[in-house]
Amino acid sequence: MKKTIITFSMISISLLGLFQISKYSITKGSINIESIIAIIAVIFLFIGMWLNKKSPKEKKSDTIINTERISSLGISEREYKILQKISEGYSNKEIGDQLYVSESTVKTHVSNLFQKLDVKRRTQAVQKSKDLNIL
Amino acid sequence: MKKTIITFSMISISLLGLFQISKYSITKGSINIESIIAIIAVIFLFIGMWLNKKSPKEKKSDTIINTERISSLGISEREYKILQKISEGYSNKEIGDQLYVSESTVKTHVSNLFQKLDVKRRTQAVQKSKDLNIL
DNA sequence: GCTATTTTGGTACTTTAGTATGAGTCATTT
DNA sequence: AAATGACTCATACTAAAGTACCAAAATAGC
Repeated sequence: MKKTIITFSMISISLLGLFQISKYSITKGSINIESIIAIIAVIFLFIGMWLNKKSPKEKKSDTIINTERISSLGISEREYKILQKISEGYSNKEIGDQLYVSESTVKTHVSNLFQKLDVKRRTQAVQKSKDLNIL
Repeated sequence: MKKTIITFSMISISLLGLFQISKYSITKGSINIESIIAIIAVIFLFIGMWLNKKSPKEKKSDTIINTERISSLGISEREYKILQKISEGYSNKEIGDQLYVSESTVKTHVSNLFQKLDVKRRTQAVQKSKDLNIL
């Protein structure tokens, strides 16, 4: 918030300053209009780049989840939900409690999930899923 | 590469176009200089933002491993090595084979590691380690 | 309605994982 | 030389994890 205000204040001041410079320069005839435009263009080009460099700091995970690959592997919604919970470090019992199902059900899902992912352990499942961009 | 060439071509053409427009407008006296500067500023502000949005797609892994945090948690070299293997999805037996130690040794390291990381499961260890930027 | 898939759950079993405890080796530090 | 810390290994045990096989609801699709 504060940064945004400062940024726009700076831009406004810069603009006003440029107005004055351009006016004086043109009336004096010392600098031609093309130079002024070029300078402004370059300045604001860099301001734009600078602005966008700051902004995407908040969100980092720009890895898009590959929904197609999930379905192509035949992974169902429930199985995927459990995969997420596994990656968060929960045990089968904990997952069952969170999803209001028994541990047996979770185990069944996990077992089916591993077959579809072609893995043997949950740590492997997490690693492979992240490689496949489905997590 | 192609994109860069296209981008700069577009910018050059835009600039030339703006030169012409500004010239005609000023000679005709229909538009004042302030408006032109403002328009150019806005246009190049967005060009700059657009340019920088495209660029950082190449590099992905900007997560620097926090070596200080590893030592501050008291995690030894061997324990860290095993942590890496865990995150790669290997079992204790497999890790032992890869590091030429017995499964017992791996278990001991894993147990000590979990205490230092304050976790109960290996999936939790991986998740927490990535949160702490030590993996 | 009927079929196919998903989701659910159970039992029984094998395999890993993880804890606790003790102990020996080796290199470094005091 | 003695203490320290890291690495090693073993035994014994408990607790999860994972497999196999089966079966009944629930849901989606035709």
